[in-house]
Amino acid sequence: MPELPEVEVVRRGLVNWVRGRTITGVDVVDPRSVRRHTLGPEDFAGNLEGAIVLDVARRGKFLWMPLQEDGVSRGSTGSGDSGVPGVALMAHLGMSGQLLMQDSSVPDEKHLKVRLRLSPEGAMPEQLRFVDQRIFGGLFVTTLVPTDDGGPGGIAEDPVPVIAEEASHIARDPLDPHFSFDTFYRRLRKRKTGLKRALLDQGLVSGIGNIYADEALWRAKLHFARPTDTLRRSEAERLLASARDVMADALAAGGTSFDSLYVNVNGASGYFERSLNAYGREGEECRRCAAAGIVSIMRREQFMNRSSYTCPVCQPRPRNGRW
DNA sequence: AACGCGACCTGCGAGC
DNA sequence: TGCTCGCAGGTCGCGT
Repeated sequence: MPELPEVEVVRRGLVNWVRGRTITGVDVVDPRSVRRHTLGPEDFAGNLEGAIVLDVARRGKFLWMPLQEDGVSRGSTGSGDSGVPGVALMAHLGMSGQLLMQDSSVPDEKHLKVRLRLSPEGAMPEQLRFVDQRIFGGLFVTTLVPTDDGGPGGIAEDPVPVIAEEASHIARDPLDPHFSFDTFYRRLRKRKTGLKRALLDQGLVSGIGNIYADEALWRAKLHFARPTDTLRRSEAERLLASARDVMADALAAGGTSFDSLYVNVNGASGYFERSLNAYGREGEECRRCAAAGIVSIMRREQFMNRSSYTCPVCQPRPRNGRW
């Protein structure tokens, strides 16, 4: 469910609660949530117990916490005194994952999957809980590998030149100061596919999911099926600026949520839903057309086995590769 | 190499 | 009331 703004809201919330704290205990309540940890739940827990959380980093929709294990100086720099690669606790929220800071006194959530106990206790919540209804997300321990382009990026300050291995194939996101439009546009033009499929390809540009893809296309007045190899540079610039604007606005509003499924680390929902212009607006008037005195009804169509929302007037379907 | 589809999961509301 | 169907914010691996 969460896209870049929602994941970044979680990262920012998390970092103040976990940085510098020690993981003293791990409960894997449902092993399916650590299935990407191939050595199993016991190995997962064994890698975390005793480790100190150094930071919370993000690339696209992937989050990870570099760790200092057993007093060995390794983690955020990628190689410590021992020369051993750094390790990190990786998290992906999938469609329904939540990372919640909770006191021990709070009853277990219905879909609680993994519990981490943190010290020191006292003023701060004692537990970091991973809650996930659909189990598309998960946690696993991975290694940090060098990158040649300035580290995880995201909107995190002070990037370090390492990245969690499973996030190394993920491109930078449009809000990342190191994002390269030229690289994006060159790769986009080589694709033989529809524009929305390209926007959702995390290896081309990251952080954009089904909601913000539709919002960015609407703002840029482009259709989701527009062939990528016909896109003019000015159109691609308009599209990227739209994606950047809509995600920055959503981030400032605390993210988008339709229900309690998406919440920040304190369990609160964001307020961006009311600002959506395309997603979920089937049967309603296009706001831009209405402002121009035109009545146009937003439509919903299937594309890539998911819903896409467009205005039939200002986002016409391409014909013969053009529009 | 890159595209496109199915698989991975649970829960909710609509319709019968 | 209870069943089935369609739908939901994502990613990965496989066949082509």
